[in-house]
Amino acid sequence: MPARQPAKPRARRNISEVRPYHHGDLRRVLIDAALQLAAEGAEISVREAARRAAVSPGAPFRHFPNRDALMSAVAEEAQRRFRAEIEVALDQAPAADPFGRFRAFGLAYVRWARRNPAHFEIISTGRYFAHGSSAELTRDNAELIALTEGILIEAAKQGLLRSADLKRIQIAGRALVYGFARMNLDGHLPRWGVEEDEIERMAEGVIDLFIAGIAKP
Amino acid sequence: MPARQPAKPRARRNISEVRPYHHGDLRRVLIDAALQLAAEGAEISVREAARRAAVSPGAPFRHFPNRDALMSAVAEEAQRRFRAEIEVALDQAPAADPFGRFRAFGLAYVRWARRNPAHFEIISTGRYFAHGSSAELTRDNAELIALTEGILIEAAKQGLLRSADLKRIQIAGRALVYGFARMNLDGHLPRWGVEEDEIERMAEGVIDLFIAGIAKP
DNA sequence: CCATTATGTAATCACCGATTACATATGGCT
DNA sequence: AGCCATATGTAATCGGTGATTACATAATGG
Repeated sequence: MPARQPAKPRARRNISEVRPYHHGDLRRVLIDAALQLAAEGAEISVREAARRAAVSPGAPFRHFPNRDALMSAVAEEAQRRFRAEIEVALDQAPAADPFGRFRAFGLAYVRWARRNPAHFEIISTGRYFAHGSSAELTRDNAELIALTEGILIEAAKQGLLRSADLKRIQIAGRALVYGFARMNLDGHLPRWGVEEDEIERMAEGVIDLFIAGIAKP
Repeated sequence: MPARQPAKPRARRNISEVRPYHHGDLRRVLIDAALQLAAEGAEISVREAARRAAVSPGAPFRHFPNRDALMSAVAEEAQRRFRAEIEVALDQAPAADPFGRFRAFGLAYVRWARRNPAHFEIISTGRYFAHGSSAELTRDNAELIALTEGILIEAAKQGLLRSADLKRIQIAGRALVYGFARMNLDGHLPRWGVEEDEIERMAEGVIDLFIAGIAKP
């Protein structure tokens, strides 16, 4: 028999500050521990995350119903960081120069993936948690895609494109960038893929090649 | 007390047929079970493979030093099947038509990946076993890459290319095809990615767009 | 001031990869 | 013909993992 609260008379503290009970926002600490775990190349295990948070093995399950939920939260955080960096890069290219923006987008994309391989893997693969399990992740990703769409629309508006099939160009562009990023992580660039500079230059080359391919001659 | 069977004539059997001891080539049965497991979308576990082979949990370790070795063998088998199908497709395009060959290659690549997502994942990711742990896998993959290189060289020889930077074109082409194949598996084509036909048409469109982009006008 | 609820602990379970000691079948060797 | 080294499989066991449950305690708010 629940004594229903008539209201919240007490001024609730600032919402943005989640209140610590025992540990002090164990949820966040677990997510950070998991991200660090991934960054170190280790498997993410709930137990290890708990261990690093100096908490019992069962404690995390007070904050996440199961491992997948933790992974989803981890993916959301990684996606947040990823998007932030992409947007910074995009802001440095003028909106009136769609090819420049696409270039900036592709380079930032590849660079982040290369520098945060494990996190990129978690974000992009949908293999670490049930697909569509996180609405935030889905929305974030959709916005990122819409962003590339906007770039292409602007290019079309300016009459820069050889073809009018925007969807096709968009898919091709995403496939190119995504594929190049993944080739790095998946070890498909065995010989020369060691030098950071070489990767960067090749990324530029590949993106420029693509732009030249879709640009009106 | 088991009655010994005097059978087995002295002559050593055909070498190509591995000799069954107790089970009858448990090694192969385990690999097949693992492949099937993956195809069903389940995790590959040594125990489950053993279970399906109706053998004790420790038995597989007589044939593979550890789980990774089994995974490597599984990857080798999957790669064999993959390559076989690619080569069939390539054989149906005349060697004198490099663009047609690239198109056939890309389509066969994407189609196989889509139809055998788990196996493609195992092959291409290098996340399921130590990278470079299988010389055969490495060699096979290198040959596949050399194949695409040959196609481009032929195109250049015929003066079909706009740019002379073959390496750049090759990387871009591989990134495009690999990226598109992975986008399918990784759930990056949420809306329209359900219809097999639509995927196929989009694959053709993307590949043709790429070809048009690198072809001399 | 105290009941409710949020949070954490301890104990336990089933499953997994892996190792070890032991049992048995196989086929080469003499 | 027979023996035996070895290839193969089993049983028992270990530590690690995700997950559930019963229980303990801290914090909140009426």
